[in-house]
Amino acid sequence: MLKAQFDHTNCSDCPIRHRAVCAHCDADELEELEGIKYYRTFEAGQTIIWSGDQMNFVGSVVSGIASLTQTMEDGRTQMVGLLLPSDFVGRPGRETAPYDVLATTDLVMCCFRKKPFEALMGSTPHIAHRLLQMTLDELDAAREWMLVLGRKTAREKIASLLSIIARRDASIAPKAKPGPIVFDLPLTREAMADYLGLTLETVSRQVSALKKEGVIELEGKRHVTIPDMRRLMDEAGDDSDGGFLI
Amino acid sequence: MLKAQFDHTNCSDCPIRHRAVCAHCDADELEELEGIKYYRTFEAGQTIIWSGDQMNFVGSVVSGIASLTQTMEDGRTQMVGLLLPSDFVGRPGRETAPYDVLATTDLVMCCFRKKPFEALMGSTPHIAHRLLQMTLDELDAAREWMLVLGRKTAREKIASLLSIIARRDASIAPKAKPGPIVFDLPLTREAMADYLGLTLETVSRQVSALKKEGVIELEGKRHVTIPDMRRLMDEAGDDSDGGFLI
DNA sequence: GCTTTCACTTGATCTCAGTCAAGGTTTCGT
DNA sequence: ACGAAACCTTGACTGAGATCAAGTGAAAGC
Repeated sequence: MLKAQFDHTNCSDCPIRHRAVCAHCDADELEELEGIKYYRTFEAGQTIIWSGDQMNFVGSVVSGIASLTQTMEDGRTQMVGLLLPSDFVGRPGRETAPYDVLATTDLVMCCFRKKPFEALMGSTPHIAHRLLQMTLDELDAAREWMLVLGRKTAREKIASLLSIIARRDASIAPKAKPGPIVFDLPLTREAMADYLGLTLETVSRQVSALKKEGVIELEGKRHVTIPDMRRLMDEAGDDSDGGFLI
Repeated sequence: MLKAQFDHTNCSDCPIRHRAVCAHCDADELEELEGIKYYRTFEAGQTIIWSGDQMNFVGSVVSGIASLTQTMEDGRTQMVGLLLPSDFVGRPGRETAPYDVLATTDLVMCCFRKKPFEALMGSTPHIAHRLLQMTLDELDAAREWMLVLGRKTAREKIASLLSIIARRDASIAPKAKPGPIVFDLPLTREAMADYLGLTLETVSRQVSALKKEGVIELEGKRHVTIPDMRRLMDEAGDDSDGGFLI
């Protein structure tokens, strides 16, 4: 029984198995998957798919970071989602991609051909169920971000973004733990600006300000140390127990 | 066979039946539902549930409009969703509400007790499937709105909102049809401001400007006529074929 | 009928972030 | 090692939208 040998909570073979497919998997599912699964790699800056294009796969991020971006005719762009390892890409039941998907860093994705995946989803209820949970998480994250975009100041926006990346990257709970947190910013100033609805100049200025005031420490341009997570979260204006999800 | 008598595409009895439960319903499902379903009515301005509260139901809007709102400690608020008739409220698998839900107008909701609904969802795959589709639609709408909040000017924001309400209210396709569209604004200037990430004064000024320039016509403060939908959509900066969903 | 309240409008002023511009640093290719 | 190209920083100025303030009009309460 493959079922018994498989550690569902720590499946590193393929994130989608762990997060969407494998939650309570059966041996025959796993076998069925073998035929429809494949890996793709992308270089930083590469476009994975353009908005409006036919999208014949779903998948999830194995390593690296991808972004979902919307662009207006005049070139204004807004990042609408950040895909970190284990995040899911694609919509069962949709023909075309609703936004551009870009590799922000070098990226490995684990993909499934869409038709067979949908068939598998139809025959194995817990996959649809798991996808529903993941989509609800994404929806919460998107709505949390609407508050950031609509009501926060530039400084609060930067603090919010750093806060999210720090928590996600360091895999810590929403409640602030004491002690410094260290990580590398996976985004350029321009990508940060696109995510935050700011210009890159404003991002640069606010990062510098946070650094000067000791809220963050910078080594080079990307290596960040957060001496006091509590303080960063105060700067972000988050509720004390806000459950960010992204 | 109830199945045969039931018109799935035009079920006005209860939107959730139509949109989530009833898509391919069976007689026994319908019977099972009777025991867990109930209606609730709210007055305009009433709070349906506070963020963080226990939420022991899911449901959908029958008539009226509800809003999902997030508030910061200092009182800044951002509306993160607008629930029009047939929209779904609640998250299977979540204990507490992630935002405030408010009745914007007088409201009737059709609710289901959460536990039995989840059980029903577990035993009838197409419900989970239907909910997934609806949640993906909501996610698209939320991300579309992130572009509005992050990158559009005040004037474009107003035009975008009017455009959404007009399309949704008049149930027309994304492609602009010629001929005037008439509807009543279901939101106060303040609610519009909260949705758009603006102040109510700015909303008022921009509405006046659009009126003065003939993009919209106003009778009183709420009754809106859009003589040329194409022109409004241009003001909103939408792509020609943008598929707004909200 | 008169006040009160609520929703909205309009004006004057201020400010935060955008724009334009110049210069610095790091990385990469040759 | 050198030059080019990204990427980032900083400064000066501008402007869209916020803030503060006053006033209008319609509906609700007494």
